[in-house]
Amino acid sequence: MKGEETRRRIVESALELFSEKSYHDVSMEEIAKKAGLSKGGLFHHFPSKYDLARTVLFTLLDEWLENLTARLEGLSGREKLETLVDAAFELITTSPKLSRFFLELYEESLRLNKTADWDEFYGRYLGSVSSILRDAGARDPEKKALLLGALVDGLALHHLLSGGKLFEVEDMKEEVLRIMEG
Amino acid sequence: MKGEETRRRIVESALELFSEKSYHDVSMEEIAKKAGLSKGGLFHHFPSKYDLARTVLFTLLDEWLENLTARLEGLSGREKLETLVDAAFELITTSPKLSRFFLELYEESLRLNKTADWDEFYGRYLGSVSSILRDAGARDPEKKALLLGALVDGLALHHLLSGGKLFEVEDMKEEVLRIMEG
Amino acid sequence: MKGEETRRRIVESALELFSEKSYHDVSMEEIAKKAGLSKGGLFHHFPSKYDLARTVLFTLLDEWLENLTARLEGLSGREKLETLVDAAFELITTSPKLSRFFLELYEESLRLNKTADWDEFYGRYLGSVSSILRDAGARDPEKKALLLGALVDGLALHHLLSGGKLFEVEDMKEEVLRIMEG
Amino acid sequence: MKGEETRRRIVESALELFSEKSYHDVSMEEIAKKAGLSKGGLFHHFPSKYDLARTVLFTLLDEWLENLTARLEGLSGREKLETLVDAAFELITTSPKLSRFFLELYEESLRLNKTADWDEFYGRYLGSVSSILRDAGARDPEKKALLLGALVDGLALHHLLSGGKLFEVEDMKEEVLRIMEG
DNA sequence: TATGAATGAGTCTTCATTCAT
DNA sequence: GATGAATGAAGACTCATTCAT
Repeated sequence: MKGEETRRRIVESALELFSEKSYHDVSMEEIAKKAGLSKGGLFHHFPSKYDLARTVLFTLLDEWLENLTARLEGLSGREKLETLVDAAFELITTSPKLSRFFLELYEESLRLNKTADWDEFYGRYLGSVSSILRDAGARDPEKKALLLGALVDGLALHHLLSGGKLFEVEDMKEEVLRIMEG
Repeated sequence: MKGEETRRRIVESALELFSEKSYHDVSMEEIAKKAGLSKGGLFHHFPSKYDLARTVLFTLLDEWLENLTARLEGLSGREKLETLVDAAFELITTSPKLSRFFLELYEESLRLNKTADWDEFYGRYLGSVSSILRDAGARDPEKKALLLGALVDGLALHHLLSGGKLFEVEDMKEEVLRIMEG
Repeated sequence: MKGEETRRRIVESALELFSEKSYHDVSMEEIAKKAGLSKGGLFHHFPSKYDLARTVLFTLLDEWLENLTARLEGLSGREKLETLVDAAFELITTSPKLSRFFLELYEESLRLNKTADWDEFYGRYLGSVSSILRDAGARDPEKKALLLGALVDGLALHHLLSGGKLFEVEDMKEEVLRIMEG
Repeated sequence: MKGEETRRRIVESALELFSEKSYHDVSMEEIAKKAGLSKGGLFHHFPSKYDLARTVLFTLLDEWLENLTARLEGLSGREKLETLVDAAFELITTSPKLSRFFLELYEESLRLNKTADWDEFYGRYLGSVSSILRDAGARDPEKKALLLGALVDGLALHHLLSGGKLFEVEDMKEEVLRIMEG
């Protein structure tokens, strides 16, 4: 499986680059070079830049969801909720550049009329998260899951735009936790 | 003031274009043509595309804020809150393409390291909105104002990405109202 | 002869593709997929795209010539002439996209300095056609054969370029018949 | 009129290149360099390669038609006919690479579905040439004009493909003259 | 025979921006 | 204030072909 290995290397290299610079500031040439193959070879594995970026992002999100599930094992309802909110905020705060990448890919999928790409992930996310919220005894867990997603993305955005000066992450986390419990 | 008039025409034309197509899919050439002047002339009025787009967006946001203030005149606390949430959702739902434009400009300011551009507007927004929330008797009005901003942007984003299938706007509005009151 | 069978399948698939789209718009990848083998396998049977396309075309032309010969069996001189002209026009009118393919391959052989590829077919064509013309009592049958070839190609070209609006095929056929008889 | 001058220079340079090499072997980069401006500048004047090439070709054809008209001044019917056929053959024989360029552009317009581009020229050509033929007393001048066009293109093609070995130009010219008179 | 990963050279095109007039 | 010619840097993508397996 030479191909699988190369593919992995490409996705990794792309992720590194996308966490450093804007989507539009990363070229396929650059990714190819970093992954140690030719531009043509890169396109052999991914038919388009958007396609590659989408793979990168969804790989990340899937890992996040998996990781979250693992962390919840054996926790109480209340603890589950805290862990969920923690994990959501980690997504924002660990690498600010990465949330930018999220945003950029959102936009790119809008631009290319590929919003359908998100349906499947949304389904998975809502399934997992609303079940966590249900376990934690939250009212209207589906709506809460939606709210959490929107809040996290919105907060990430404003966090980025204000250079982190707009709010204290810990403060906000508490606030969000309160909303989720509500 | 011939210049003022031309400027206005440019901003208007740009707004129309930006509500139709993606930021990156609108060229300065196109804007110039629509505004009825040459590319050179356009750059005479706005030093860069980003600068023009920012003007467009902030003009819009300022109008929104002004309009909101006017609508609040003479209302009770509770009514003020409802009006605020209504107005926030109008921003999302009136023109979906426009929220895309917001998102794109957010991103562009990140790319160009111009995030400071938002400070002034944030200040004005937080001032106005938190005072509304305070009047309405909300606990922790500053934090609430932040949350509202994030929620609205996040919801707009997910609304766009799901093609409106993710949630019922009215449902969400109620939920948000509840949070603001909380 | 597994190989022969595969070869045939390739040529058939390529022909189908070349009658749908321009030579340059058909990729070896596409042909391979349609023929049900890999790109590498395709190149195993044909050393180059041009080589494959040439095979496709000459197969077609050979079939045409063979078919023509068969149709002439037992006809009078005058009938032979009519059949010849008919057959020539069939080549143009049956599939317009196909005459485009002719043209494209002509050009490609010029580009690759492979014009010698045509010598053999020309020889065969001129031999067959001029003998038909001679039987039909035409003056200067060799020159007539040349003229017929040129006319057919030229008419095919203009037919294509005008979308068939330039002339009535039947009208032209009569005119050409008159020339051949002249 | 700096622009007009540049445009002329571009068309000239492109013509030189297109008479040396195949359409696909000439790059816009190359044309720009030869014309002494940047690639961007080139695209400022011609929105696409095809567009430029079309301009080059039609400029040439228009000049040919104009030149022909001038040469016919004061000639007798028979002389007009001879001059017409001469001029047509000159188009083929003067620069073989040029007729290749014709062919290539024909093909490109087919590929890009731009065949309508030829309508106007066809109209002009048929008008001029059929009136010459009418003056010369030819039967069915419109059909003859069509035939002449097809013959010239077809002969050019075969001339190219055979490297000039297929026929003697002068011989063919006589033959064509005879057809036109017929 | 066949696979498919990899190459590498090449292409058109886009566009914000500058500047001489 | 305005024009439009010109720049230059970039960028995604294509594809015939080769080759190790």
